Amino acid sequence: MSISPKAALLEEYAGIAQALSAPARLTILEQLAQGARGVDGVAAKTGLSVANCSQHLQQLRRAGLVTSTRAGKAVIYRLSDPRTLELMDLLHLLAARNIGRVDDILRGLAGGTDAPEPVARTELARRMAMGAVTVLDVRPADEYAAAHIPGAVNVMVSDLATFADGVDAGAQIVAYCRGPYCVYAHEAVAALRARGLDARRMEGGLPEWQADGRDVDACVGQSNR
Amino acid sequence: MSISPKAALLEEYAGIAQALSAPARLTILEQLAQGARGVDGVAAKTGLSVANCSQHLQQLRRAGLVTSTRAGKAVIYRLSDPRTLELMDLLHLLAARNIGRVDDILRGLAGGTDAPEPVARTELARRMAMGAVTVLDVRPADEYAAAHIPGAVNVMVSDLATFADGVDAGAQIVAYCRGPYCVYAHEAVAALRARGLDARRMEGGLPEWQADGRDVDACVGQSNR
DNA sequence: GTCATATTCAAGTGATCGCTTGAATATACC
DNA sequence: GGTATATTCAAGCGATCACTTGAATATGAC
Repeated sequence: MSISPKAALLEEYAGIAQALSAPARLTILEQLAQGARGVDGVAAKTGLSVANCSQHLQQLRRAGLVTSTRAGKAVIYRLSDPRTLELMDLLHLLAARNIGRVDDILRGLAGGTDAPEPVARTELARRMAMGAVTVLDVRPADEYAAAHIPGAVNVMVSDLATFADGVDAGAQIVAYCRGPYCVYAHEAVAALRARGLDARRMEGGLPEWQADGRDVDACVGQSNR
Repeated sequence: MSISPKAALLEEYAGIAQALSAPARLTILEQLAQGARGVDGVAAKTGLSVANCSQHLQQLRRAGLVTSTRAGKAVIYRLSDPRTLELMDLLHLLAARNIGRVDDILRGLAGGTDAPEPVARTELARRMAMGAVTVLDVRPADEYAAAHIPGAVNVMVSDLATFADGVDAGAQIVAYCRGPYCVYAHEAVAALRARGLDARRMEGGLPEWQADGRDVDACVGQSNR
């Protein structure tokens, strides 16, 4: 110990960045952004093994990004600071700006057609107030049930075809999913545009919408898993 | 190849975080935030070996955080996006919020006395306009020469004692240095307060001041940029 | 108490990282 | 051309990391 304080500080900062430096931990954080969960809840959602998940979660806790509380025999993990989302957003922005590869990947998702600019959340709220837009929630049904943008329709990516058939050709559609790391909305927009519909993505995802202080709806009989 | 696009995206994001996960690279970025430099320029400033520095810089370039241009026999590196600074700021904020250890380290710097809240940059600008404050630049002389807040006095940390002697007891002093990772301003504030002076830190550092779009002064015979 | 569930710990493995050392490359000046 | 300067490359070493496997611990139900 007793190295220079400056070096100690830098190690703290680097430690936080390192916590974000594994893809597995980013997916875990993305999950926790949807709401607090137990270890095997995240494990099931992310496809990681339980032990692996536990270790990642402990690492995130050591970095101060998540906190844990005991609830019966389960240990519930949650994001410790909403600003963690900002950090992930910034990572996303920087990646999109700086690295052409990200564009390539997203363009690949979009099937080669250029995706339009995403719709800002304030802009979406304005259009919703005018009833001028159909909002599409492309997340799994249980996450939709826990919380969603009021008036949003929940459609799985696999059911997009049937959804598209029942929509007016001129309708304006805005899709959202979990957030910047989530590709569901990208896929949905690509699929709908391929059908000639006017579909765009919302900027960010539901966590960002909530972080703005906007209302969400939840279905009755709320489950937390 | 051809893993899932989602995984590929996550790896891009994780790659950026990983670029920030080494203390050495954070100090390099902090240096580059002061202005573009060649490899051995950063090496000299950071105390790292030239080869090591070169490799870190290439890693940062691979992550898209810096760009390089050739200038004669030197290769000049610079930050590729000012938002990188925001990212580092957020890292700093999260560290300060989430980890008690950071407070401990900073308190150790302050010699046990509680440091006051830093002064927001807008607040500082307002007070400067009223002439109600002495601004202290605690960075090395060459960095001060390249750019500094107009009206700021450049004092090395080692010369603080003589500076303190020549100051009115009631004067309000605001110190700044390179940015959130830099501890000079912390040390200066601690030293001045130990002498009974009313000293506080400016929030952020000179790069953040510039990122706000505020004016800076440079000494004549400007070195490089 | 026994049993089942949820989480954590501990050991092991292959891969990557940070750093050093020494050689290789590129550019400018003579 | 040769020589000096600035940067990059390549190999090697110890440390750390992500993940797996299997055992250990803690809580609640019986």
